[in-house]
Amino acid sequence: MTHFKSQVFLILDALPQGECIAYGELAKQAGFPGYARQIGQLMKNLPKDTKLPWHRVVNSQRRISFAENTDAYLRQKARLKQEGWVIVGNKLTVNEKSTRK
DNA sequence: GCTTAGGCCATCA
DNA sequence: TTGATGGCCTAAG
Repeated sequence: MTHFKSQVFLILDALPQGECIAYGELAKQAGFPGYARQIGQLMKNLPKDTKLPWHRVVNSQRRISFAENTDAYLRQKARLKQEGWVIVGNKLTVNEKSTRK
């Protein structure tokens, strides 16, 4: 368990519902700018029963980086929708309740 | 919308 | 030590 992972987990755990964060943002907030790819690799390595809201992690365009036919993509989409997001295709649309431009 | 091109960093062959 | 790969990023056509 590295400092990097710990920070990522903390931030992710502290991320409120209805909000998403980009890989770069997450890495930056963790204090490791440029570690976006490691975030992805970290996600890939996460256990399926993890408590972390990995589904709130999207790329900078607020798009899901999974292929649409993958199970992970469907789960992420469903969870995000549960949190108030509107998903069109693989894109996330801001909910009116969300404090996002 | 798309592809290229550059850069970032850990991991594995 | 390279080279390739990965839920990536940004910028530029």
